[in-house]
Amino acid sequence: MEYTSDSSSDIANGLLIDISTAIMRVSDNELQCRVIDDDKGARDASPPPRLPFGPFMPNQHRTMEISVRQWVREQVGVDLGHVEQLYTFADQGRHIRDTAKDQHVVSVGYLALTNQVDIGDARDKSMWRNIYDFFPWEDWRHGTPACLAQLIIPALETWLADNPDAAERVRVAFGMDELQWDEEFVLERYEILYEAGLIDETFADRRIAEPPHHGVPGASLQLDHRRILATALGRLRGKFKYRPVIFDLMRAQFTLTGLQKTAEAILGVCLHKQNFRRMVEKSNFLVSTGKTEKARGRPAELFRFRHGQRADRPLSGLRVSSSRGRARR
Amino acid sequence: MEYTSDSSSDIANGLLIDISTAIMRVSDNELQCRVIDDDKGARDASPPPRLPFGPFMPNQHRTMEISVRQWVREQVGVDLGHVEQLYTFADQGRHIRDTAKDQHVVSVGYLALTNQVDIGDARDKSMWRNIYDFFPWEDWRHGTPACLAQLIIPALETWLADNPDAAERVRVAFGMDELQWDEEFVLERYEILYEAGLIDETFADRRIAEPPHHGVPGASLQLDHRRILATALGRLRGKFKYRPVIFDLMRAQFTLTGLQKTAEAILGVCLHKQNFRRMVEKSNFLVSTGKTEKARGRPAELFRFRHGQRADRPLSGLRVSSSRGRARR
DNA sequence: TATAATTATGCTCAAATTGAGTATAAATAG
DNA sequence: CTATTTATACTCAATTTGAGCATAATTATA
Repeated sequence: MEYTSDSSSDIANGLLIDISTAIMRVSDNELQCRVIDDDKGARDASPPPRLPFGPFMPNQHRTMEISVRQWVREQVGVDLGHVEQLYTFADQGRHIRDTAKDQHVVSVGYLALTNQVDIGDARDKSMWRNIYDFFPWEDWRHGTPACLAQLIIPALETWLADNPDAAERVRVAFGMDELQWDEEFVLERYEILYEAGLIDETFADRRIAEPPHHGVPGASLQLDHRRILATALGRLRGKFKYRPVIFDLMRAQFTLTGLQKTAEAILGVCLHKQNFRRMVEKSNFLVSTGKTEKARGRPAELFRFRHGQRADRPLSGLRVSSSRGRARR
Repeated sequence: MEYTSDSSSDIANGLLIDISTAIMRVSDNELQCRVIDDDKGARDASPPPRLPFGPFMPNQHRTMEISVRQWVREQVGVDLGHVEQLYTFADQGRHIRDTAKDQHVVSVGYLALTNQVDIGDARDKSMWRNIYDFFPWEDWRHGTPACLAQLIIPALETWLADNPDAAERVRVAFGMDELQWDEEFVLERYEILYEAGLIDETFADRRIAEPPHHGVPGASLQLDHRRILATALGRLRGKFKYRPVIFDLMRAQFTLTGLQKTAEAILGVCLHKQNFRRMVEKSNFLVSTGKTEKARGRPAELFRFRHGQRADRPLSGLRVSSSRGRARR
C-alpha cells in the first residue's frame, strides 16, 4: 500500500507555503482581529483587506510557530501569548494564491492571541477590526442576529430546495428545528454560506468595486482569509471552554466583569453573571490583588492570574452557562 | 505590517508536501493503526515501519482530504468514514524528509477512520498494529501502565533536575502531584519524552539495527510519524467526547458492550458499564435492531446508528465517566 | 444631604447530571 | 441443576448547573 504518483511533474515544481495569521486581541470588550488594507484610501475600488501573511522560509525558522512569533514580533512589535496552528488550506479554486510561475500556494492558518492593546494602529495600513464585522451572524449578545432571521435562514431555505442533500448539515450548523445553535460551528456555517453563494468572497480577490450585494452582510477578506478567520474563531470558542486561553487576551489585572465581557466577546453570547463568577472562582485560576477598580457603581476587585499556571493546563469547568439570545441582568 | 523576506532564495525553491495518514480501525476491541514495513523480512537491520504517505499533488486533487480519501480507496481498498486534518509539521531537525535536491518536505498529518476490518492484511508490506504498541504509557485499561511508574516517571524526574523550566509542563502532561492524568495530552507527553531523550526516534530513520535501548518502551516509526500518530490519538480522544466519531469505527450492528470496548480502546481507560449505557441511551443515537448477539452469558441487544444522524452533530453527554486505573465489574 | 441608579458580590434552591453502586434477567458451562 | 457469565434495570447520594433573590458599596443627582 503506497501513495503513488502517476505524473511526477507535479512534484518537481514544488509548492509555496504561506502562513496567514489571525492575530486577536480584546479591546473595549470586543474581540478584534488585525487586518491590512493594502490600498487604503487609494481608490474607490479598493480590494478587501487581508490577514497578515508571508512565505514560510524553512531555512530561516526552525518551526512555523517560531516563524509566526518572530514575524509578529518584528512587524507588529507584539509578543504573542497563545499561538496555535489552525489548518492547512490547499483547495483549488478557493482563492488560494497562484503565482505567476504557476506555483501552487498552500496556506497554513494560525491563531495568535495578544494582550497588548496599545500598539501602533495607524503606523501602516493595518488596523484592528471587530471580528463580528466579518461574521455578523455569529454575534448573539444582543439577541438573535438580525441578518440571520431576516436574510440567512430564508436564503438557505431557498437554496435547500435545490440542494436537499445539504439539509442535515444546514440544520445542525444553524441549529434549526429542535437543534441548538452551537457557537463552535463557525467554520461549518461559513462554509455553508459560501457554498450557497451567499458570501461575497467570490468577488473579493478580483478588483470589483462593490460586489453585487445579493449576499449576506459581513465584510470580506482577500483570498481565503475569511475562512481562516472563521476557523480561528471556531477554534478559539472551542478551546476557551477547556483551556485557559482567555488569559492570553487579558491584561495583567482585570475585574471579573472584564473577564466575563471577554468571554462573551469570544463566544458571542451573554453569560449569567453570578454563575460565571462562581465558575471562575472554583477554577482557582485567579488571585486577588487586593486592589479595586472604581467606575460607576460598587468598585470591583482586581484579579490577576495565578502565577505559574498559565501553561496548557485543563481549565475544568469553564463550560460556561449561557443565557443565549437575551442580555441578562 | 507585513511578513517580509530577506532572502528570496528560499521561496524560489519550493517545498514538497507529504500527506501522512493515520488510518485507524478497531479490531478485537483494540484500536489499531495501519503501518508499512518496507523491508519486512529483508534483513535484521530493518528500519522501523511508517505511516502510509505520499506527495500532495494539487493538480490531481482539489483538496487534500480528497487526496487522502482517493489514495486510501485505491491503495487500501477502503472507504473512509471520518477524515480529519491533524497538523502540518515543518520542523527542521525533526525527521522531516529532505530530498536529494535539498527540497524541504513539509508533512501534513491526517487522521482517517474506517469500520472495514476485513481488508487485505498480508497483501503488501502493510499491517495493522495496536496503537498502544507505540504508546504503551497511554493504556490505563489494566491499571497504571507498568512502564510509566517504573521507567518514565523516574527518568523524567532525573531529567527535570537539569531542566527545571519544564517542570510545570511535565506535571500537567503526566498528571503528577495532585493533578489528574488527562488522556487527551498524548502529544504533549510524547513531545516531553522526545525532548527528554527517552524516545528512540532519534535513531529511527538511520539504519541502526537495534537502537541503544536506554529509552522507553514503545515501537518506533520512521521520520516524524510517531508524532503524527500521537497527534491522531490525542485528537481522536478529544473529539470522541463531543462528536459521534466513534460510529465511524463500528460495524453496522453492534452491542453496547462492543461500543463500550471501542470507547475504552480509544480513551485507554475503563468505563463504568451502567453509566456508559445510560449516557449512550440518552444521546439518542442508537436504534435497536430487535436482534441479539449470543455469546457467553445473557444475549446482548444489537443496535445500529440512527439513520441520517452520522453527520457532525454534537454528541452532548459523551463525556464518559471513567474508572481510570482499575478495571471495574 | 438624601435618594436613585448602578455595579459588585453573596447566597439560595430546585433541576439535572454524575459517580458508584445493588438487584435482577437470561443465557452458557460443567 | 448449579455456578458462572454477561446484560440490563434501577437506586441513591453527591455534585453541578441554571436561575434567581438579596445585599453591599459606590456614583449621579435632586
